[in-house]
Amino acid sequence: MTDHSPHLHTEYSPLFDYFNNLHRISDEAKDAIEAICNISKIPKNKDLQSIGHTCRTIYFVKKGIARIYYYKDGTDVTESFAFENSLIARVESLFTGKPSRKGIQVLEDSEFIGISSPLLFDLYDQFPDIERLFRKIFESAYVETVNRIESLQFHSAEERYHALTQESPDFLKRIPLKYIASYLGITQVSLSRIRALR
Amino acid sequence: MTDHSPHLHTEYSPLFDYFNNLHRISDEAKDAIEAICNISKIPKNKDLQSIGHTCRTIYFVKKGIARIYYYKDGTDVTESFAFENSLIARVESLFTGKPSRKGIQVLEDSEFIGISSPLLFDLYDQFPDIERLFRKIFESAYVETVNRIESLQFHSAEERYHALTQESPDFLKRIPLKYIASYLGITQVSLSRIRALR
DNA sequence: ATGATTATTTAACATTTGTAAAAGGAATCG
DNA sequence: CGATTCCTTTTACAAATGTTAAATAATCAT
Repeated sequence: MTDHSPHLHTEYSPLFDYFNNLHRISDEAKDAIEAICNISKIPKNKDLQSIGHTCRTIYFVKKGIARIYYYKDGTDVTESFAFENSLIARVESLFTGKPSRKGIQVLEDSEFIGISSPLLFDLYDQFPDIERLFRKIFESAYVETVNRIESLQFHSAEERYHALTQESPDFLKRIPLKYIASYLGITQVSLSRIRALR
Repeated sequence: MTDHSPHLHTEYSPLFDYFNNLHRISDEAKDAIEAICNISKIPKNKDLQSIGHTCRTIYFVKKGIARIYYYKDGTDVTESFAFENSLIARVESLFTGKPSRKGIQVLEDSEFIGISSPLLFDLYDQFPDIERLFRKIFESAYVETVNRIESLQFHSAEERYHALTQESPDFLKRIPLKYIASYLGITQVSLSRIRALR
């Protein structure tokens, strides 16, 4: 059981475990990805990425929770959450190169693996399997987003809340209700009312 | 000005023009795609794809308009529209292989170029440029979808309506209001009220 | 053209959600 | 521990949207 491969048993292994479930890539490809990664540790409530900058990093959540947020008429709106073992990025900026009106904030003391997106996109030419891996990653994310639209477009706030609590009870345990409310597209007061029903 | 390339000046040329703007592919790749395409002409109000089947075709709208729709508690809901020179597919089924609860209906006498998605995905191995082209296509579609969530999540119905009419006046000219209403996430009556404001 | 069908608007009322302010709880920090 | 701050709930009222039904308007088929 020799360990000649630098990417095994390192601080990056949760990321490669995650990748392996989606598309197998060669050890050379893993090394190439590892070379464009780095670790960020962010304390609770701080920003991992601030509003106004162009998204040039795709983050893997090793530990903790993050949310993408923005301001709409002065009020804080949560676009999405990311828990452990998932990726988070401000896609609309990542793929357009435009500055993002959104930021990424951390809700617990958290640890991320950051992947430089310009360097990653460069790797696509050299490693077709890396391109394929990330194609699949974003295709899945796209599908989630389409399903989310369906939820926002024609389910009541109450239905959305109950769907959320059933699908992932972690939401309620680890995320303040004020953030859940805007994620559901309603106010905090409205959410309290829904919760009071039973 | 010889025309030795079979994909030029054919009924498929609008599709390849569309592709060219996103990512150049070789003539061989074009030929390979052409081999898995076919034309569908569908009369107004008919279904191009019916509810309940798995999505195995990506359509390019050559002429006309189509919409993706489904039923929520018996009422018809429009998820999205596609005009000329754009692609339409039930993504959540295309990428998961699961049957779709959604259908595609045609709103004018329309003409489509259908691309077989299983055959297309097979081409990805042989033609990395085809994989790259469609990666870019779906990345753009993903970005649109993320922006749509922002719109549904925290803009009022009135804001959404005015944004729609300004961005694409074609909507009002060519699409019945009853379909626009559910696309905006509101009822027809509500939309009439908004329109009556001025 | 004419009648039938379909689409859109209007009206009245019910329900949901928003807003603002206050009160109660929970967490945090010195 | 105590004080402060932040989070959540509650209250009362306003605004937006839904529901049902009826009235117009537009379109379609013969």
